[in-house]
Amino acid sequence: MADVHLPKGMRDILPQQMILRQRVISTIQQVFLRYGFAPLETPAMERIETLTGKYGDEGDKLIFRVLKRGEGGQQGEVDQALRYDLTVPLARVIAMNPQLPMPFKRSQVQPVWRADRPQKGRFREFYQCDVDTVGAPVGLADAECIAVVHDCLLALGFTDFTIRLNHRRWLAALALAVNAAEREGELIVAIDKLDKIGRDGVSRELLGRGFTQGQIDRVWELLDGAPLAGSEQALAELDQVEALALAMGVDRQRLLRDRTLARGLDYYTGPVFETVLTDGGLGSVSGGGRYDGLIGMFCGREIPAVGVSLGLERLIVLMEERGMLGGSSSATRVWVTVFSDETLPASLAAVSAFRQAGVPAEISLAGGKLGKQLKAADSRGVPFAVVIGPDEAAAGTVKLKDLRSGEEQVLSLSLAIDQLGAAS
RNA sequence: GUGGGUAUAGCUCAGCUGGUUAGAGCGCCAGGUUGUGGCCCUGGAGGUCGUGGGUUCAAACCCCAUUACUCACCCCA
Repeated sequence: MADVHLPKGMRDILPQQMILRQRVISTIQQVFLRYGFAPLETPAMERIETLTGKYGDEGDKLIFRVLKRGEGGQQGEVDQALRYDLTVPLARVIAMNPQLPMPFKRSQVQPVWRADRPQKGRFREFYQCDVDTVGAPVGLADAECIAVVHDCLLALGFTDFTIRLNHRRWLAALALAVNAAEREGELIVAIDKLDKIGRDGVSRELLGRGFTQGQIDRVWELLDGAPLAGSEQALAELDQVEALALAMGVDRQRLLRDRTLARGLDYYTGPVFETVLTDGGLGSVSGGGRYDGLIGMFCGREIPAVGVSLGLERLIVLMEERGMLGGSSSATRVWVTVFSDETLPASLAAVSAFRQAGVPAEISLAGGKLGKQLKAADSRGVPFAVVIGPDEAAAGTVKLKDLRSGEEQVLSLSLAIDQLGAAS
């Protein structure tokens, strides 16, 4: 093998896989459009100061930095970085385009980069499918984020998933109530692991981090439902968002209030949500929340916003494992063989006619024996082949072969076009 | 950032306590079948055993280093 390598955590996506991938993206984008989230794209790179300080310490460390072009390479100076998510670039766009009508809804399906250690379902370059609503207060817009994720997963064929819902200010109140307001982050990180390491595990971790047994006991009381001072408004907002999401058609079974859901990113200020497959085991496939303070960091004017992101890579890994990516792995419907120089014009006429009729068609470029040509079509996943030998050319017909069943029929070109246009 | 695992043909891997020409399946090419793929049969091409050092009469195998990939932790989509 030639001594060439891909950068760590990055992959080529070959055509056969790309076909399936585009179907998934297209399904998601159709749902986005049904909700009125119009597409937006932003550059792969942002200026470094646009990204830093938005995600928290852990996040900042994972920002993929880019050496300053042309100079400073030796010293490792950076002034740009690959985007870490799609939310911060959106906030920048909003700040730079004050003329946009509010509320502003947009979708964005683009890769993001994180300088993480790769593992299963985790890559350094991966696509997020993001929707955000800017300029709308807590309520309908948050519920729409939940509903759109719900509908995307259903459209892709997932049924067993749970959208967990919590509120950042409830967690802040929790931290305050146990006299750990300045250690909210640590507290949150620990209790977020509840479903993974259990109560004992969380207690042990909190002890290890220097929390007292008294604080820990109080945390459990509050998580178990004891009244929490200062959390009334947050809870009312969650009630409202939950009710609206249900009214929008979200299945009650799939929406779960969870006081331990935290979300890692610093910029969240209100309701936060995350989706896990109940039979999954790949971490979350979607995450989001309200970030009322982020845009203000760019333009000085506080503009409320809420958004959610689907992790395309993880969805595809899971769909592959579960055989949910059906259908042909080729976009080409019919493979036109070339029998000989004499019949080449007839084959060319056929392939052109298919293409003009909107039927994706390829002509055998490499030639060779008929069997080899059929094999070429089959191995590419093309469902049909057309053979035009001397007999068919003389009669003005084509032989259409279903490569899956092996059935053949001789018919006119226009009938063949009708058949392929209609058949699925 | 922390801890494991792996690296041998295009792909997936086997290769015993070191032993002489390094194997299999799949794929590829050719033929069996000059108008038919998948199944079957026959033959063929294809490997500096990741890289660099060391030990040894002898290294794919042992030791050291290095690089790459990968899995898990942290965190995340």
